[in-house]
Amino acid sequence: MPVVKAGEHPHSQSAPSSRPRPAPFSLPAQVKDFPPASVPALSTTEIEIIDLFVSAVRALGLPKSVGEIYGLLFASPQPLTLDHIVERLHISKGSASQGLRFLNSLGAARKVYVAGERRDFFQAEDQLKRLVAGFIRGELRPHLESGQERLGRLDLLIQNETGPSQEFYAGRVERLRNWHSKALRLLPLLERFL
Amino acid sequence: MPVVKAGEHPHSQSAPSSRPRPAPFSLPAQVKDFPPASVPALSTTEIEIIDLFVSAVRALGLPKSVGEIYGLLFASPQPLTLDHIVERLHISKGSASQGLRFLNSLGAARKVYVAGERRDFFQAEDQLKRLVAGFIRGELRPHLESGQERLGRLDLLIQNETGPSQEFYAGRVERLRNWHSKALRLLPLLERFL
DNA sequence: AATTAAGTTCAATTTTTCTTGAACAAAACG
DNA sequence: CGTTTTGTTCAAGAAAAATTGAACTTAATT
Repeated sequence: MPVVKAGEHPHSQSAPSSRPRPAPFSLPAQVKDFPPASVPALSTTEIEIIDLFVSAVRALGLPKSVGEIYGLLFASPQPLTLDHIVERLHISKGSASQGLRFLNSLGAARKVYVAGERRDFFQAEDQLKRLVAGFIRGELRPHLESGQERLGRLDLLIQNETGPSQEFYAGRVERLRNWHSKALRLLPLLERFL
Repeated sequence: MPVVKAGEHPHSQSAPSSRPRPAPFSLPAQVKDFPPASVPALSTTEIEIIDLFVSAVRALGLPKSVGEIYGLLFASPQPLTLDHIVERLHISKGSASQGLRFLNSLGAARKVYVAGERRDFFQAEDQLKRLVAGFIRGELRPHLESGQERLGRLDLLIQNETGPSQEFYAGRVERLRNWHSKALRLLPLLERFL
């Protein structure tokens, strides 16, 4: 029964390679980023939190990496840098960058200023309410609004229909329009309630 | 910016092959299903309606074929059979069968009895309200409910946390639980309103 | 009871979406 | 300035999801 994705997205957990820095040739290198940048592995609690957001995010049709990143941020008292995220999650810089940008655009992650630090630090917006608002504005509303144009186009097409089919379609479109406008009016309420 | 699927799902419209029945060897075959079962092509209006539902359905993370099928049914005054759907939509019997079963499970399509007919006939539930209810029951609620277990598991994990991190996590989880219960209470309202 | 019609199932394939990684741009550093 | 650090972009590869089609089940028909 492949039609419906039936829940469950176990956080992949496939970490076979331990990625021990490309090949530290120059031994006398500054000890700068030692002890090794191999950040601690995710704790069970972190994994559980991340997993929760991964599955939430998947249910919304967003990529897993977005859930992982948000989850890690949500589970962290301190703001994190991109590299930190890359290392702890074992995802690529590319994914992290895109994911952060997306989360930022929803207002789910924010850059916070850290004095005397060059890198960007991110922290999760923990007011879930705001998160929902961002999702509605960024994802839901645009979809619903494109429906408006569609309905307009449909009206035109129906003009050209002849005989009883015109009547039939007119009824159908009216139902659609009714529902559509109700849905649009719902959004602001949703934002306030959740 | 590949993170978000930015709307628009033009109904594929790729119909290069005209599928002229495999190879009618036995000429004297009963003329039974002639004029050819090559059902009329989709009208512009039908295409527009189908397209509307395809994009709606995609926004909900369901497969395109489900939208196509529902769209065709919604645009049809008469109930349709599986073969009819297969032929007009140029999708496989397999897809049609699965799609119909799914739509049926949501209450979005219903079998209607047609006297003296062997085949199953389907028609669209045109009360969008009911459709929403089906979606909530079949897709939304299960997801939210699985969240309950997750939160329980999280609580346990947090017991084992030590020091200030325990406090931190406790706060986070409380936020989650608050939001989660609000969302759950919202569902019945949604069903009634939409 | 044999034949055919209707519908289902599921492994294989196709299509779509996500992730990676290496090349690039921007900006701080010395 | 040239170098290094930080972050972005995007084509290519990997992974996930949807679709197909052929084998199969069920049930109606002759």
